[in-house]
Amino acid sequence: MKGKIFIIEDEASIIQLVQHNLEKEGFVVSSSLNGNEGLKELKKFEPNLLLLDWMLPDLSGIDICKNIRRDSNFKSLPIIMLTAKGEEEDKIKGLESGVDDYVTKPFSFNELSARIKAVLRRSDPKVVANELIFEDLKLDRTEKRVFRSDKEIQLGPTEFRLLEFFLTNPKRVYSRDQILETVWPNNVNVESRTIDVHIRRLRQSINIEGKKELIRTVRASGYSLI
Amino acid sequence: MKGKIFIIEDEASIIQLVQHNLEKEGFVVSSSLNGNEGLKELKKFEPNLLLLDWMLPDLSGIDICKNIRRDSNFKSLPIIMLTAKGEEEDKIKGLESGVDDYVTKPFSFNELSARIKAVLRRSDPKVVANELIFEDLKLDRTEKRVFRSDKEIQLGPTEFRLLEFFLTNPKRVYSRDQILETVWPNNVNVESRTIDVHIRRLRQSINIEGKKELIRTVRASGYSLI
DNA sequence: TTAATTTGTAATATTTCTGTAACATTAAGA
DNA sequence: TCTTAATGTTACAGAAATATTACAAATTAA
Repeated sequence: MKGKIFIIEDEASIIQLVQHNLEKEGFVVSSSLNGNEGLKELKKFEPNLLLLDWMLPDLSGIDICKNIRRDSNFKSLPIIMLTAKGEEEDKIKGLESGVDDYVTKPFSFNELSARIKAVLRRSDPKVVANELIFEDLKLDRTEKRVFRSDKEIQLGPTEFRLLEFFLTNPKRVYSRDQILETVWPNNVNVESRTIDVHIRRLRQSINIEGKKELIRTVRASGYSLI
Repeated sequence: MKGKIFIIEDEASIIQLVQHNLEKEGFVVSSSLNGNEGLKELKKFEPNLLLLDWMLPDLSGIDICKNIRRDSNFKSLPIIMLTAKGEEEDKIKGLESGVDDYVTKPFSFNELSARIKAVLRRSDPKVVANELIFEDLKLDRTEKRVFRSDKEIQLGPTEFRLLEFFLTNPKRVYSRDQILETVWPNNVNVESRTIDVHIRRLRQSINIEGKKELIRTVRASGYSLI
């Protein structure tokens, strides 16, 4: 999991292309084909970044943008605008209304991907960082290795993703549902108690002799990385 | 594959000369005749080095340069500027704007080639190195030989390329898809499980008595050179 | 051309991981 | 303190991923 991205775009083909490729890169992606519903879903989804089409059937991209900026919970949500060629003049207006970057259609996926990473690197480095560190715990994404106090730890794929998830937001408590949504592949149905077992496995692996427990149970709420 | 080079240059004859010769030396080369398109293609191509003409019909070389330096994904892309004689005064300006070296036209291919290698040697030695070395493993590109602890090892062509690939980025985990994309000739369709078999063959060849395993399996992710 | 090597795939074996259920323990409120 | 709900722990069977093998087709060398 590298982070969550939401897409509001009325061309299904674009959504499909972008969503598929972003998921391949490890992002969790959700999308909507129109503005009003998109806004609602977005706020539920809590993405790390929004890809927003300029021209939508109902709301204009700029209205969505303004709405988001007015909402204190999403004031600083990074937004990348997708504009069609020839909307050049609007660009400046777009940037003024709080857009972080824009990409003109048609674009290659690589171009978009590069922009996304650049924006995320500025706004929320943890999302794209290669090394996630918390106290004496270190996770290396490209090497797929985990260390506790410089001692390497072996984790199964699920435990790895679970730890990666916690490391992108240490101290924050996540409910079992939230964990399921982001750590497990979409549309997989597992018992919520299954998470307890994985938490146990993760704890067992990362708790080394003499070092303190790193995963905190918050009764009736979920778990957090201390 | 020694690395990828992109050329932005409006004289087709120069592109032809340079591209052909670079390809003969084992580089993968792509090019564009104008600035704006070049920029886009370049970002898609992800080269290890850029040859950039100073004077272009649309964008000036220096603008391209600045654009690239602003893009965090290409901040450190080495650039060699191609300038016409008499543009001497501009040279300093060019170097200030983040150019790594420049070559004045007309130039001989050998001169250019030497500069390219010098710049790559500084910025990304693995790309041009003739010998790739990792621990007690050594691969000689020109002689096409592989040694483990000074003992020569025979590899088939595919295993050779596979090992070369791993050696350019030790420790990094590659998915089967990534391996396919880079190690196999373009647009060849092979089962992703086929890679397992080649990994096995490679392992069998490079694992000599008493020495440790060098290829790591990362379940659900791929393989890496330890 | 023939022989030798290399390649890709399919079939099978082996290993590792996952989810669940069952039972144990703990924490919080009555 | 007792009760109950939530979490911890364990073991295990089935699933999923990888390893291994064998073989036929393709390529290269002789």
